[in-house]
Amino acid sequence: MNKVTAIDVRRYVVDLLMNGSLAANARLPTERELSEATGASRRVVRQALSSIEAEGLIWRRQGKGTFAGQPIEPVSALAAEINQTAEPIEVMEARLCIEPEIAALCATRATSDEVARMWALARLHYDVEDDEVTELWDSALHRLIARCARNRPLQTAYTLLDDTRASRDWQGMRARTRSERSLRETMAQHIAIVRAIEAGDASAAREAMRDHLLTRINAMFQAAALAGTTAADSDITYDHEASHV
Amino acid sequence: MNKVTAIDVRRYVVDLLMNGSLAANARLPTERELSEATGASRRVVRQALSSIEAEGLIWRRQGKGTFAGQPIEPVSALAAEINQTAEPIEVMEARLCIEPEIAALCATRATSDEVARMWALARLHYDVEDDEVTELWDSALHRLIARCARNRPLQTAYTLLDDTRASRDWQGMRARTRSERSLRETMAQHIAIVRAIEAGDASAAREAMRDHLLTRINAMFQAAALAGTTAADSDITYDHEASHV
DNA sequence: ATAGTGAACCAAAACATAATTGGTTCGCAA
DNA sequence: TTGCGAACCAATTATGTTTTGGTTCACTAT
Repeated sequence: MNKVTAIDVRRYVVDLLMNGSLAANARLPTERELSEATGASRRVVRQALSSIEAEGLIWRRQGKGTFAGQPIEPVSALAAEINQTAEPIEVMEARLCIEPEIAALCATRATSDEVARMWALARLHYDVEDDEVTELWDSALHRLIARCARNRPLQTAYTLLDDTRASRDWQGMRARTRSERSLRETMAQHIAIVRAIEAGDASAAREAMRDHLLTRINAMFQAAALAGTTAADSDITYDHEASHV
Repeated sequence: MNKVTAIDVRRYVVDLLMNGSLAANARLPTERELSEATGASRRVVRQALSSIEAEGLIWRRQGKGTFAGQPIEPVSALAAEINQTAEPIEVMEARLCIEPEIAALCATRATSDEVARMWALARLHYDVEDDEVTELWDSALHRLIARCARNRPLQTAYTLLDDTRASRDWQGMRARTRSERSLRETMAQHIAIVRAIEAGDASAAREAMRDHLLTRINAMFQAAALAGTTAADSDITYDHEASHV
């Protein structure tokens, strides 16, 4: 009688994963089911699952089950929930409220090392062919600035907003708002922001970030108007109470 | 036999609210209990509750109950996680970044009905003996303002911060920061905020909220210094870059 | 002795069911 | 017509049971 080893069970489970019959985040059979299906003892099954979990292919939770892929963190889960109900323009408005203050805090707290990293991100040439990559670097810079504000609640709040732009119809929106001119403008504004942060000028950093976001918002407005989504108000520009200045 | 009118029930419930005799989670008796306690029919009780709800003093939810103050968004799971790592002073700093902008948005979007509710909350006499009740009404007003900003991501972000003050060592902190003078000052500032919102003056609302939060933060600083937690810098006041103005 | 096995047990999560609570409707009576 | 009580509805909570991963332990084959 041949014993069923952990290697065998491992192959069995990995086959399940690779067959494509299991989507991401799908439930795998329970340990007891796997034990019966493969003929291995539950101990052996757990050994095999542990090794697969260590590789990052699955994750397990007591009382819940075993799942393919990686668990979702609560922050992104909440972000996904917001996605369903929040309009892109709402998210941008929220960023316009939070990010200038984040930049101001960042200006007073960023270390020279962190500023160097910001320069590296801001000075990247944006003439990349892929739009995704462009957005990636943009997002990275904003995240770095948020981290340097050294305020965890604020950073969490920003993460919430940043996650939302990675999904849904943001892609199409972005594609329409991108042009050679706007790319150069974005880069110039990024440089202005980092320069203010490097100088430790909170007020200038706040204003630079506001300018940057206002530019993006107006681009989105015009893109939305072009797409006819809200064709009625095509020449509207978002000023968000200029009384602020 | 004298009939019990809605006015009577109304007085009965408002007394409950002001007495500070309400439960920790600020849950009010059920409609059936109120009906039995006051001798009024359930219909009359509902009339009274509806009027109080319209003022913003309570909120009701089917299957859940009737509660004092204003409802909170259910993001408690994530908020609990933030609680573990966030320092009170960090949270206040974050509020100082977000809430003035929320107040500004609110000033441009609040309906007259909502403003009426704000007045009801702001004009409450804060000379209640119980500290919990005071904090309850304060929190309710801030939540109502956040809701009237009509920006769900921002509201979620605020809820994140607001939930934290219900736990941990906030209680002791609050108790030390409360005094007769500070209570009156808080009430005056609340009134100033609502007045600016009613006038639709975004800039004034923003500044009024900033003043209010700065007062609270400084009170916390001094309380912390008195408690000897950070005795070193006892006469520090938090100015958060006056360059903003 | 050592490693493996199966069973039992534990704790967390899900699931199912009953009870509670605000919201609504309807018959009845003053 | 108006108001009351009762019943009913729907959302939510409370409670108990089942499932599931995590753990322990006596026992056995090697």
